Amino acid sequence: MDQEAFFRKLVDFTAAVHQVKHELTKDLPLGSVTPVQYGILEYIAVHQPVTLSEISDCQHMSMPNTSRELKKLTEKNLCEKSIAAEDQRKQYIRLSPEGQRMMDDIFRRIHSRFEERIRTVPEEGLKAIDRAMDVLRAQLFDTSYAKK
Amino acid sequence: MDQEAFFRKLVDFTAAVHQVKHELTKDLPLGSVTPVQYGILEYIAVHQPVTLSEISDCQHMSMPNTSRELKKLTEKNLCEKSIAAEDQRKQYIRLSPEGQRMMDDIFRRIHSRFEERIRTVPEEGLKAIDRAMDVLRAQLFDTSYAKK
DNA sequence: CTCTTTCCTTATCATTTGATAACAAAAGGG
DNA sequence: CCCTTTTGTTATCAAATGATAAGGAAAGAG
Repeated sequence: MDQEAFFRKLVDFTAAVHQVKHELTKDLPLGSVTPVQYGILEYIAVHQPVTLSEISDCQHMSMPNTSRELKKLTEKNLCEKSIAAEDQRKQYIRLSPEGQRMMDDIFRRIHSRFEERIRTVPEEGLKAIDRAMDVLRAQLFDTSYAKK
Repeated sequence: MDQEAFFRKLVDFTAAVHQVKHELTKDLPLGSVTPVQYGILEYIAVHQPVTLSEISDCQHMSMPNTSRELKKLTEKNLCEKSIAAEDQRKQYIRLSPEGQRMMDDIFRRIHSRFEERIRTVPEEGLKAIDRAMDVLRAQLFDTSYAKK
């Protein structure tokens, strides 16, 4: 297999994924939530409860900046902090009821755009996509790779 | 097929792609080039020659901001503008020799990290990955979809 | 030859974001 | 009981980014 072409294909592929993700998530009703803050909310929504350090690691932001943005989100009543019982330094962060409603709504919108996108794909094709994602997750986009 | 689970899987998948892309592209020698500027350079590198409007569309930035950032890149001697012969309003934008060297170097680094990543994958697996990318490109991440 | 549209520019402003220093409190290890 | 590490905070600053107004010059349409 031609290494060069294969690499090029990967570059194209990731660009396409990024592009489609953008189409699925643009113009969402974010209110006063900034892009970085939305990224945090999405991360919390999927992984809650999370700690501040986890957000910091996974969103690639420094602790001070993470703390600041999270404070803003808390002030907007979109998420809540609670001190961990077993380690008083840690905080478990979750969406507030309001934050949960917001993210539920947003995910519904994204989901609906996604369905629009795959509407014409037959059941057979969906299965193929499913398998393809499995293959790539296992071989190429294994995020447990080289976790230092 | 369970719609809900399928959608969730897509969300996970795009997050993983994003994560791996980050790992492959972090800590590159960008010098004085900002993230947004790097995005532009990468786009030019892959698609050159391009016009300002194309960059604006594909990088999702306004024309004024694109113009500003491109001016900075030109001042850094990383890209060049030349007026199109057939339409004097348009500019064809390319990497300068220096910009080309920079991007070649960067792509080499990314490529090398990528090879490190797939080092242990057998030929058979690479072919499977290749096919999987084809499937997803065709069915799911078809960027020609709904071009307004 | 006008009028409109396309493509691009310059200027300006507020906001967001990233980086750093300095600090504090809990946990863990000897 | 120290000492170090982990976890998080506050404050501050500069830079990057996004948004908008205003304009100019070429192309295209009538």
